[in-house]
Amino acid sequence: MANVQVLSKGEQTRERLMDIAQDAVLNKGFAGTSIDEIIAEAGITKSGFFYHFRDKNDLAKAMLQRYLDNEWRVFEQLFQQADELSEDPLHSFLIFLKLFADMMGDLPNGHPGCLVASYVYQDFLFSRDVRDMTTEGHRIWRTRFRARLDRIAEHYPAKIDVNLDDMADMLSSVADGGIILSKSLRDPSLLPKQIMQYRAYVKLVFAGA
Amino acid sequence: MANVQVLSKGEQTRERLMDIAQDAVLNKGFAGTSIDEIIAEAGITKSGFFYHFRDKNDLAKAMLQRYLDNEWRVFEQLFQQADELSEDPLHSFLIFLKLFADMMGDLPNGHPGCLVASYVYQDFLFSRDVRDMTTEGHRIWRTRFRARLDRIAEHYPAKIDVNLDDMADMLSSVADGGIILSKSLRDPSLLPKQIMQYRAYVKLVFAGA
DNA sequence: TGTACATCAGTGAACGCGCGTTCACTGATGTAC
DNA sequence: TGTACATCAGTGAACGCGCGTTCACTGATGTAC
Repeated sequence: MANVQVLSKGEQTRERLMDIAQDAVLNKGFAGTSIDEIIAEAGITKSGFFYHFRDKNDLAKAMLQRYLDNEWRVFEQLFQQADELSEDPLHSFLIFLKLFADMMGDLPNGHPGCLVASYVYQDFLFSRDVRDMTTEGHRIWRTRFRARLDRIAEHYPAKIDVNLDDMADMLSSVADGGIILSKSLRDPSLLPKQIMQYRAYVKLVFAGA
Repeated sequence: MANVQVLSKGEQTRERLMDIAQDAVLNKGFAGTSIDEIIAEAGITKSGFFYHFRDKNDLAKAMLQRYLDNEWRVFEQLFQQADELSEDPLHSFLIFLKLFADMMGDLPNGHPGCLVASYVYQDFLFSRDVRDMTTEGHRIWRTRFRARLDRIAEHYPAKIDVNLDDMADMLSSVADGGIILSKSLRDPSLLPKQIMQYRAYVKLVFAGA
């Protein structure tokens, strides 16, 4: 509930164009996705497309911004949900990871792909500001997860010597890698399983066996 | 030593075309890489390119096969090196992971990218047999790593309940994710650090803190 | 309530360039006798 | 050792289609008075 935005006709079309484009980009790459096919599926003309986006790079930028905003919202919501279930920082983070894994496992056709990862593998196609956005996205996630790990480490001294930035990064790592694994082996369950491996690691480090 | 193959003139050109193409594909995607730019850098004509490859998809296939073969050779060599340093299955695997991390850290400009991961994010561009090759690649790595984990588990009962397939997959995961992280944040040291996180996890599971 | 004007959300036609692919041909090198 | 032929590793020119982008225009909706 909430979050049901009222969109004008133009905004609806714009969102729809990005939905179609994102799906295509995640399966064929950005250069492999033509404006022609996007508008064919959306049912408008090419000039209609250019009414919404200055050029193709502008579409790339808008899609990425939307993707990053959305990811942020999802994580915030899961963190909040976890915090409501436990006040202990470690337990809350473990709950968060379980919720995250479940959510990834519940996607009907498996995870469609991470737009950031996709962009990183073709970043020379984009203007500087778009490339900087993928960098910034990863930096934000590191900071966000690291803050959680710091709070945990205050109450549960780590059993081994470990760099918390690396540990924070590992969640991005395992998620990106898990998505690739799931897509490649066509098994949607692999992504949540990878997240649960990360969860097991966190638990071993702070709580032991 | 060894491995210095004698290549005919044609084979040399073919290898050079694939070198140039691979570098371009990892930065711009497959559809974003034109035959024109490859031959411009290689210094031959377009018909020369089609003497070596039936069509563009054939180039994609040859590149991927070469990449998979090469990865296999590298892992075999590292496993062999590790086995020479320790007979114990756990210690040998931990040594292998350290060697692997060091190797990834020693790449002069950081890891250029995993061709398999790149293909997975644009697999609709390729024919069925190429897509199957990425699937098979991941399956082979899982089997290879899983065999090592099985041998470890015989001597060192795991401290927690863990699925060894998932744990085997996690190395691919963390490597693919680490490469993306390194590329995105322009920090070549992140990839080896992620591999070392995985190593810490394996150690905790089988040897404890 | 009616009229004038502005903005929104597009249409339609045309552009030139770059793309992957084909085809007929060629000089250099290798092999058979 | 010389000649005939085959294979290797390409060249050069042309192809048609699809691509991203531009430009002048338009009907529907919103706003001011």
